[in-house]
Amino acid sequence: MKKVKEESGTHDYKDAIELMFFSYRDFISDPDAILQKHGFGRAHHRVLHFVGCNPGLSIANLLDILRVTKQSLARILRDLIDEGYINQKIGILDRRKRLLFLTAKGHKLHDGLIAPQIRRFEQVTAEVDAATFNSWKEVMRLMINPADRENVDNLITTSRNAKNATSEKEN
Amino acid sequence: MKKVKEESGTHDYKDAIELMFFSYRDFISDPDAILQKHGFGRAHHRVLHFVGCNPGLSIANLLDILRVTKQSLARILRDLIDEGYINQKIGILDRRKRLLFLTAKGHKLHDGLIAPQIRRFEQVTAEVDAATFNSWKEVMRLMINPADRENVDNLITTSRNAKNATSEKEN
DNA sequence: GATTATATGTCAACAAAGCTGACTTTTTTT
DNA sequence: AAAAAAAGTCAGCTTTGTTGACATATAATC
Repeated sequence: MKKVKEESGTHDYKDAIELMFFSYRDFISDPDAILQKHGFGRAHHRVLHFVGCNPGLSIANLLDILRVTKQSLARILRDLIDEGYINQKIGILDRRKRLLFLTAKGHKLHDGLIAPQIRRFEQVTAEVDAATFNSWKEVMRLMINPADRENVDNLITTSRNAKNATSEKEN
Repeated sequence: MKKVKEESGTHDYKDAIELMFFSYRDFISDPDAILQKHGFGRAHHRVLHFVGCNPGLSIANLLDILRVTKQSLARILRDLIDEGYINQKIGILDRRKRLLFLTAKGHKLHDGLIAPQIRRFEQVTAEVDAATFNSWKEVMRLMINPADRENVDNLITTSRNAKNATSEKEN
Protein backbone atom coordinates (compact mmCIF):
# COMPACT_ATOMS: atom_id res chain seq x y z
CA MET A 1 0.00 0.00 0.00
CA LYS A 2 1.31 3.39 -0.87
CA LYS A 3 0.75 6.46 1.15
CA VAL A 4 -0.96 9.09 -0.85
CA LYS A 5 0.24 12.57 -0.23
CA GLU A 6 -1.33 15.57 -1.91
CA GLU A 7 1.24 17.83 -3.42
CA SER A 8 0.29 21.46 -3.37
CA GLY A 9 -1.12 21.71 -6.89
CA THR A 10 -2.07 18.09 -7.29
CA HIS A 11 -5.70 17.77 -8.06
CA ASP A 12 -7.16 14.83 -9.86
CA TYR A 13 -10.56 16.39 -10.33
CA LYS A 14 -12.44 13.19 -9.66
CA ASP A 15 -14.86 15.16 -7.51
CA ALA A 16 -15.46 17.54 -10.40
CA ILE A 17 -16.08 14.65 -12.77
CA GLU A 18 -18.63 13.20 -10.39
CA LEU A 19 -20.34 16.54 -9.89
CA MET A 20 -20.80 16.69 -13.65
CA PHE A 21 -22.43 13.29 -13.64
CA PHE A 22 -24.80 13.81 -10.73
CA SER A 23 -25.90 17.34 -11.49
CA TYR A 24 -26.57 16.47 -15.11
CA ARG A 25 -28.41 13.34 -14.08
CA ASP A 26 -30.80 15.28 -11.87
CA PHE A 27 -31.03 18.28 -14.16
CA ILE A 28 -32.25 16.12 -17.02
CA SER A 29 -34.53 13.95 -14.93
CA ASP A 30 -37.31 16.49 -14.33
CA PRO A 31 -38.52 16.93 -17.88
CA ASP A 32 -38.52 13.20 -18.50
CA ALA A 33 -41.77 12.64 -16.65
CA ILE A 34 -43.51 15.29 -18.75
CA LEU A 35 -42.10 13.90 -21.97
CA GLN A 36 -43.32 10.44 -21.18
CA LYS A 37 -46.92 11.64 -21.02
CA HIS A 38 -46.55 12.88 -24.58
CA GLY A 39 -44.80 9.80 -25.84
CA PHE A 40 -41.62 11.76 -26.44
CA GLY A 41 -38.04 11.30 -25.30
CA ARG A 42 -35.02 13.43 -24.55
CA ALA A 43 -34.19 13.76 -28.20
CA HIS A 44 -37.52 15.50 -28.78
CA HIS A 45 -36.82 17.75 -25.82
CA ARG A 46 -33.51 18.87 -27.27
CA VAL A 47 -35.07 19.69 -30.62
CA LEU A 48 -37.95 21.59 -29.02
CA HIS A 49 -35.49 23.51 -26.91
CA PHE A 50 -33.13 24.68 -29.61
CA VAL A 51 -35.85 25.41 -32.12
CA GLY A 52 -37.83 27.18 -29.42
CA CYS A 53 -34.91 29.39 -28.46
CA ASN A 54 -33.68 29.87 -32.01
CA PRO A 55 -36.65 30.27 -34.32
CA GLY A 56 -35.69 29.83 -37.94
CA LEU A 57 -32.90 27.36 -37.29
CA SER A 58 -32.02 25.27 -40.34
CA ILE A 59 -31.59 21.52 -40.33
CA ALA A 60 -27.85 21.92 -40.81
CA ASN A 61 -27.65 24.29 -37.82
CA LEU A 62 -29.52 21.85 -35.67
CA LEU A 63 -27.35 18.94 -36.74
CA ASP A 64 -24.28 20.91 -35.77
CA ILE A 65 -25.72 21.68 -32.34
CA LEU A 66 -26.92 18.20 -31.56
CA ARG A 67 -24.05 16.31 -33.19
CA VAL A 68 -26.23 13.49 -34.41
CA THR A 69 -26.80 12.12 -37.88
CA LYS A 70 -29.36 13.51 -40.27
CA GLN A 71 -31.24 10.21 -40.18
CA SER A 72 -31.44 10.23 -36.43
CA LEU A 73 -32.71 13.80 -36.35
CA ALA A 74 -35.18 13.11 -39.17
CA ARG A 75 -37.13 10.59 -37.14
CA ILE A 76 -37.52 12.92 -34.16
CA LEU A 77 -38.40 15.85 -36.36
CA ARG A 78 -41.02 13.81 -38.20
CA ASP A 79 -42.77 13.04 -34.91
CA LEU A 80 -42.77 16.68 -33.89
CA ILE A 81 -43.96 17.97 -37.25
CA ASP A 82 -46.64 15.31 -37.67
CA GLU A 83 -48.07 16.06 -34.26
CA GLY A 84 -48.06 19.80 -34.81
CA TYR A 85 -45.30 20.96 -32.51
CA ILE A 86 -42.99 22.25 -35.22
CA ASN A 87 -43.44 24.05 -38.53
CA GLN A 88 -41.07 24.05 -41.45
CA LYS A 89 -40.76 27.02 -43.79
CA ILE A 90 -38.79 27.13 -47.00
CA GLY A 91 -35.94 29.64 -46.78
CA ILE A 92 -36.40 32.91 -48.61
CA LEU A 93 -32.75 33.61 -49.29
CA ASP A 94 -32.02 29.96 -50.00
CA ARG A 95 -34.95 27.88 -51.01
CA ARG A 96 -33.09 24.64 -50.26
CA LYS A 97 -33.22 25.33 -46.57
CA ARG A 98 -36.00 24.28 -44.28
CA LEU A 99 -36.31 26.71 -41.41
CA LEU A 100 -37.78 25.41 -38.21
CA PHE A 101 -40.27 27.12 -35.90
CA LEU A 102 -42.31 26.03 -32.94
CA THR A 103 -46.07 26.24 -33.27
CA ALA A 104 -48.11 27.59 -30.36
CA LYS A 105 -48.53 24.01 -29.22
CA GLY A 106 -44.77 23.55 -29.44
CA HIS A 107 -44.09 26.65 -27.39
CA LYS A 108 -46.49 25.46 -24.73
CA LEU A 109 -44.74 22.11 -24.41
CA HIS A 110 -41.32 23.72 -24.44
CA ASP A 111 -42.35 26.08 -21.65
CA GLY A 112 -43.52 23.12 -19.62
CA LEU A 113 -40.25 21.29 -20.17
CA ILE A 114 -37.94 24.10 -19.18
CA ALA A 115 -40.03 25.13 -16.19
CA PRO A 116 -38.56 22.59 -13.78
CA GLN A 117 -35.06 23.36 -15.00
CA ILE A 118 -35.60 27.07 -14.46
CA ARG A 119 -37.00 26.30 -11.03
CA ARG A 120 -33.86 24.35 -10.25
CA PHE A 121 -31.70 27.35 -11.13
CA GLU A 122 -33.95 29.62 -9.10
CA GLN A 123 -33.39 27.41 -6.10
CA VAL A 124 -29.66 27.48 -6.67
CA THR A 125 -29.47 31.24 -7.02
CA ALA A 126 -31.53 31.63 -3.88
CA GLU A 127 -28.62 30.07 -2.03
CA VAL A 128 -25.61 31.69 -3.65
CA ASP A 129 -24.78 35.24 -4.62
CA ALA A 130 -24.71 36.52 -8.18
CA ALA A 131 -20.91 36.44 -8.38
CA THR A 132 -20.86 32.76 -7.50
CA PHE A 133 -23.41 31.97 -10.15
CA ASN A 134 -21.45 33.97 -12.71
CA SER A 135 -18.35 32.01 -11.80
CA TRP A 136 -20.29 28.85 -12.47
CA LYS A 137 -21.25 30.14 -15.90
CA GLU A 138 -17.69 31.16 -16.64
CA VAL A 139 -16.37 27.70 -15.84
CA MET A 140 -19.16 26.00 -17.76
CA ARG A 141 -18.26 28.06 -20.79
CA LEU A 142 -14.59 27.12 -20.49
CA MET A 143 -15.52 23.47 -20.48
CA ILE A 144 -16.83 23.77 -24.01
CA ASN A 145 -14.32 22.95 -26.72
CA PRO A 146 -12.48 26.18 -27.61
CA ALA A 147 -13.42 25.76 -31.27
CA ASP A 148 -17.11 25.83 -30.39
CA ARG A 149 -17.16 28.54 -27.75
CA GLU A 150 -17.84 31.37 -30.12
CA ASN A 151 -20.71 29.53 -31.76
CA VAL A 152 -22.21 28.85 -28.38
CA ASP A 153 -21.77 32.49 -27.36
CA ASN A 154 -23.67 33.54 -30.45
CA LEU A 155 -26.35 30.97 -29.97
CA ILE A 156 -26.88 31.99 -26.37
CA THR A 157 -27.06 35.64 -27.29
CA THR A 158 -29.69 35.19 -29.99
CA SER A 159 -31.40 32.71 -27.72
CA ARG A 160 -31.69 35.34 -25.02
CA ASN A 161 -32.95 38.02 -27.36
CA ALA A 162 -35.36 35.93 -29.38
CA LYS A 163 -37.76 35.54 -26.52
CA ASN A 164 -40.98 34.17 -27.88
CA ALA A 165 -40.15 35.28 -31.36
CA THR A 166 -42.17 33.92 -34.20
CA SER A 167 -39.93 35.97 -36.42
CA GLU A 168 -38.10 34.52 -39.32
CA LYS A 169 -34.37 34.60 -39.42
CA GLU A 170 -32.24 33.43 -42.23
CA ASN A 171 -28.69 32.26 -42.38
CA MET B 1 -18.62 46.13 -23.38
CA LYS B 2 -20.18 46.09 -19.99
CA LYS B 3 -23.07 44.09 -18.75
CA VAL B 4 -26.28 43.94 -20.62
CA LYS B 5 -28.89 45.46 -18.40
CA GLU B 6 -30.70 42.78 -16.48
CA GLU B 7 -34.13 43.45 -15.10
CA SER B 8 -33.83 42.94 -11.38
CA GLY B 9 -35.28 39.48 -10.86
CA THR B 10 -36.00 38.58 -14.42
CA HIS B 11 -33.85 35.71 -15.42
CA ASP B 12 -35.09 32.86 -17.46
CA TYR B 13 -31.86 30.88 -17.20
CA LYS B 14 -32.01 29.73 -20.80
CA ASP B 15 -28.32 30.50 -21.08
CA ALA B 16 -27.63 28.31 -18.06
CA ILE B 17 -29.69 25.49 -19.53
CA GLU B 18 -27.71 25.68 -22.75
CA LEU B 19 -24.39 25.79 -20.93
CA MET B 20 -25.38 22.55 -19.24
CA PHE B 21 -26.06 20.96 -22.61
CA PHE B 22 -22.93 22.09 -24.40
CA SER B 23 -20.44 21.57 -21.63
CA TYR B 24 -21.77 18.12 -20.89
CA ARG B 25 -21.78 17.28 -24.58
CA ASP B 26 -18.10 18.13 -24.93
CA PHE B 27 -17.10 16.78 -21.55
CA ILE B 28 -18.46 13.37 -22.41
CA SER B 29 -17.20 13.35 -25.99
CA ASP B 30 -13.51 12.78 -25.26
CA PRO B 31 -13.70 9.33 -23.72
CA ASP B 32 -16.03 8.11 -26.46
CA ALA B 33 -13.26 7.66 -28.98
CA ILE B 34 -11.28 5.53 -26.54
CA LEU B 35 -14.30 3.44 -25.64
CA GLN B 36 -15.06 2.71 -29.25
CA LYS B 37 -11.66 1.07 -29.73
CA HIS B 38 -12.58 -1.35 -26.96
CA GLY B 39 -16.09 -1.99 -28.19
CA PHE B 40 -17.56 -0.30 -25.15
CA GLY B 41 -20.00 2.54 -24.69
CA ARG B 42 -20.78 5.23 -22.18
CA ALA B 43 -22.59 2.84 -19.92
CA HIS B 44 -19.37 0.85 -19.52
CA HIS B 45 -17.51 4.06 -18.80
CA ARG B 46 -19.86 4.98 -15.98
CA VAL B 47 -19.49 1.57 -14.38
CA LEU B 48 -15.71 1.63 -14.70
CA HIS B 49 -15.64 5.07 -13.17
CA PHE B 50 -17.74 4.46 -10.10
CA VAL B 51 -16.25 1.08 -9.39
CA GLY B 52 -12.79 2.49 -9.96
CA CYS B 53 -13.33 5.35 -7.53
CA ASN B 54 -15.29 3.27 -5.04
CA PRO B 55 -13.77 -0.17 -4.79
CA GLY B 56 -16.06 -2.63 -3.10
CA LEU B 57 -19.25 -1.05 -4.34
CA SER B 58 -22.22 -3.42 -4.27
CA ILE B 59 -24.66 -3.93 -7.12
CA ALA B 60 -27.37 -2.11 -5.17
CA ASN B 61 -25.05 0.85 -4.56
CA LEU B 62 -24.25 1.05 -8.22
CA LEU B 63 -27.88 0.83 -9.23
CA ASP B 64 -28.68 3.72 -6.94
CA ILE B 65 -25.90 5.82 -8.44
CA LEU B 66 -26.69 5.10 -12.05
CA ARG B 67 -30.47 5.02 -11.72
CA VAL B 68 -30.91 2.25 -14.24
CA THR B 69 -32.54 -1.13 -13.93
CA LYS B 70 -30.78 -4.22 -12.72
CA GLN B 71 -31.25 -5.82 -16.11
CA SER B 72 -29.68 -2.91 -17.91
CA LEU B 73 -26.70 -2.88 -15.58
CA ALA B 74 -26.33 -6.65 -15.79
CA ARG B 75 -25.55 -6.60 -19.49
CA ILE B 76 -22.83 -3.97 -19.13
CA LEU B 77 -21.35 -5.67 -16.09
CA ARG B 78 -21.24 -9.02 -17.86
CA ASP B 79 -19.14 -7.51 -20.66
CA LEU B 80 -16.73 -5.95 -18.20
CA ILE B 81 -16.37 -9.07 -16.07
CA ASP B 82 -16.05 -11.44 -19.02
CA GLU B 83 -13.29 -9.35 -20.53
CA GLY B 84 -11.41 -9.04 -17.27
CA TYR B 85 -11.93 -5.40 -16.36
CA ILE B 86 -13.92 -6.05 -13.21
CA ASN B 87 -13.81 -8.61 -10.41
CA GLN B 88 -16.63 -9.62 -8.16
CA LYS B 89 -16.08 -10.76 -4.60
CA ILE B 90 -18.66 -12.20 -2.27
CA GLY B 91 -19.27 -9.91 0.69
CA ILE B 92 -17.76 -11.00 4.00
CA LEU B 93 -20.29 -9.31 6.24
CA ASP B 94 -23.17 -10.19 3.94
CA ARG B 95 -22.60 -13.08 1.63
CA ARG B 96 -25.52 -12.08 -0.59
CA LYS B 97 -23.64 -9.06 -1.81
CA ARG B 98 -21.31 -9.02 -4.77
CA LEU B 99 -18.65 -6.39 -4.25
CA LEU B 100 -17.10 -4.89 -7.33
CA PHE B 101 -13.44 -4.11 -7.96
CA LEU B 102 -11.42 -3.07 -10.97
CA THR B 103 -8.68 -5.41 -12.06
CA ALA B 104 -5.31 -3.96 -13.08
CA LYS B 105 -6.59 -3.98 -16.65
CA GLY B 106 -9.69 -2.15 -15.49
CA HIS B 107 -7.68 0.52 -13.69
CA LYS B 108 -5.59 1.06 -16.76
CA LEU B 109 -8.64 1.64 -18.94
CA HIS B 110 -10.27 3.85 -16.33
CA ASP B 111 -7.15 5.99 -16.11
CA GLY B 112 -7.18 6.38 -19.85
CA LEU B 113 -10.81 7.40 -19.84
CA ILE B 114 -10.59 10.05 -17.16
CA ALA B 115 -7.34 11.49 -18.48
CA PRO B 116 -8.96 13.75 -21.09
CA GLN B 117 -11.58 14.87 -18.59
CA ILE B 118 -8.89 15.75 -16.05
CA ARG B 119 -7.00 17.58 -18.78
CA ARG B 120 -10.15 19.57 -19.52
CA PHE B 121 -10.39 20.66 -15.89
CA GLU B 122 -6.72 21.51 -15.85
CA GLN B 123 -7.24 23.79 -18.79
CA VAL B 124 -10.18 25.41 -17.08
CA THR B 125 -8.33 25.99 -13.81
CA ALA B 126 -5.42 27.45 -15.72
CA GLU B 127 -7.76 30.25 -16.74
CA VAL B 128 -9.69 30.93 -13.56
CA ASP B 129 -8.69 31.32 -9.94
CA ALA B 130 -9.37 28.76 -7.26
CA ALA B 131 -12.29 30.70 -5.80
CA THR B 132 -14.05 30.70 -9.15
CA PHE B 133 -13.59 26.99 -9.52
CA ASN B 134 -14.88 26.42 -6.00
CA SER B 135 -17.93 28.49 -6.83
CA TRP B 136 -18.53 26.24 -9.79
CA LYS B 137 -18.38 23.21 -7.54
CA GLU B 138 -20.71 24.80 -5.04
CA VAL B 139 -23.33 25.48 -7.70
CA MET B 140 -22.94 22.05 -9.22
CA ARG B 141 -23.59 20.52 -5.85
CA LEU B 142 -26.71 22.62 -5.36
CA MET B 143 -28.05 21.38 -8.65
CA ILE B 144 -28.24 17.87 -7.27
CA ASN B 145 -31.58 16.91 -5.75
CA PRO B 146 -31.47 17.87 -2.05
CA ALA B 147 -32.36 14.33 -1.04
CA ASP B 148 -29.25 12.99 -2.78
CA ARG B 149 -26.71 15.62 -1.84
CA GLU B 150 -25.52 13.93 1.28
CA ASN B 151 -25.01 10.63 -0.52
CA VAL B 152 -23.02 12.37 -3.19
CA ASP B 153 -20.94 14.16 -0.57
CA ASN B 154 -20.08 10.83 1.00
CA LEU B 155 -19.35 9.20 -2.31
CA ILE B 156 -17.05 12.02 -3.34
CA THR B 157 -15.22 11.89 -0.04
CA THR B 158 -14.53 8.18 -0.17
CA SER B 159 -13.79 8.55 -3.86
CA ARG B 160 -11.10 11.07 -3.08
CA ASN B 161 -9.55 9.00 -0.35
CA ALA B 162 -9.64 5.64 -2.06
CA LYS B 163 -7.06 6.61 -4.60
CA ASN B 164 -5.80 3.52 -6.32
CA ALA B 165 -7.04 1.29 -3.59
CA THR B 166 -7.22 -2.40 -4.26
CA SER B 167 -8.52 -2.68 -0.76
CA GLU B 168 -11.75 -4.32 0.14
CA LYS B 169 -14.42 -2.32 1.73
CA GLU B 170 -17.70 -3.56 2.98
CA ASN B 171 -20.87 -1.77 3.50
C1' DG C 1 -26.16 26.02 -70.25
C1' DA C 2 -24.02 22.16 -68.27
C1' DT C 3 -21.90 20.57 -64.36
C1' DT C 4 -20.96 20.34 -59.67
C1' DA C 5 -21.93 21.26 -54.90
C1' DT C 6 -25.19 21.90 -51.13
C1' DA C 7 -29.40 21.09 -48.26
C1' DT C 8 -32.58 18.03 -47.35
C1' DG C 9 -35.29 13.67 -47.41
C1' DT C 10 -35.72 8.73 -47.23
C1' DC C 11 -35.15 3.53 -47.23
C1' DA C 12 -33.13 -0.30 -44.86
C1' DA C 13 -30.50 -2.66 -41.54
C1' DC C 14 -28.30 -2.63 -37.33
C1' DA C 15 -26.38 -1.48 -32.38
C1' DA C 16 -26.32 0.50 -27.69
C1' DA C 17 -28.64 0.96 -23.77
C1' DG C 18 -32.57 1.84 -21.65
C1' DC C 19 -37.34 -0.40 -20.12
C1' DT C 20 -41.11 -4.07 -18.08
C1' DG C 21 -42.43 -8.40 -16.26
C1' DA C 22 -41.67 -12.88 -14.53
C1' DC C 23 -39.04 -16.15 -12.16
C1' DT C 24 -34.88 -18.34 -9.50
C1' DT C 25 -31.22 -18.93 -6.04
C1' DT C 26 -28.80 -17.75 -2.06
C1' DT C 27 -28.54 -15.63 2.20
C1' DT C 28 -30.19 -12.89 6.01
C1' DT C 29 -33.74 -11.30 9.02
C1' DT C 30 -37.80 -11.85 11.54
C1' DA D 1 -40.31 -21.78 9.44
C1' DA D 2 -41.46 -17.84 6.87
C1' DA D 3 -40.47 -13.51 4.89
C1' DA D 4 -37.38 -10.22 2.99
C1' DA D 5 -33.31 -8.83 0.59
C1' DA D 6 -29.47 -9.15 -2.92
C1' DA D 7 -28.45 -10.67 -7.01
C1' DG D 8 -28.94 -13.23 -11.53
C1' DT D 9 -31.41 -14.40 -15.72
C1' DC D 10 -34.79 -14.95 -19.69
C1' DA D 11 -37.60 -12.79 -23.08
C1' DG D 12 -39.36 -9.06 -25.52
C1' DC D 13 -39.86 -4.22 -26.42
C1' DT D 14 -38.51 1.00 -27.13
C1' DT D 15 -35.69 4.99 -27.99
C1' DT D 16 -32.14 6.87 -30.17
C1' DG D 17 -28.05 6.48 -32.02
C1' DT D 18 -25.18 4.50 -36.24
C1' DT D 19 -23.85 3.20 -41.77
C1' DG D 20 -24.65 3.11 -46.44
C1' DA D 21 -27.12 4.07 -50.52
C1' DC D 22 -29.82 6.83 -53.20
C1' DA D 23 -33.28 10.78 -54.66
C1' DT D 24 -34.63 15.61 -55.35
C1' DA D 25 -34.51 20.46 -55.41
C1' DT D 26 -31.83 24.52 -55.53
C1' DA D 27 -27.59 27.28 -55.83
C1' DA D 28 -23.08 28.11 -57.40
C1' DT D 29 -19.55 27.63 -60.73
C1' DC D 30 -17.14 26.76 -65.09
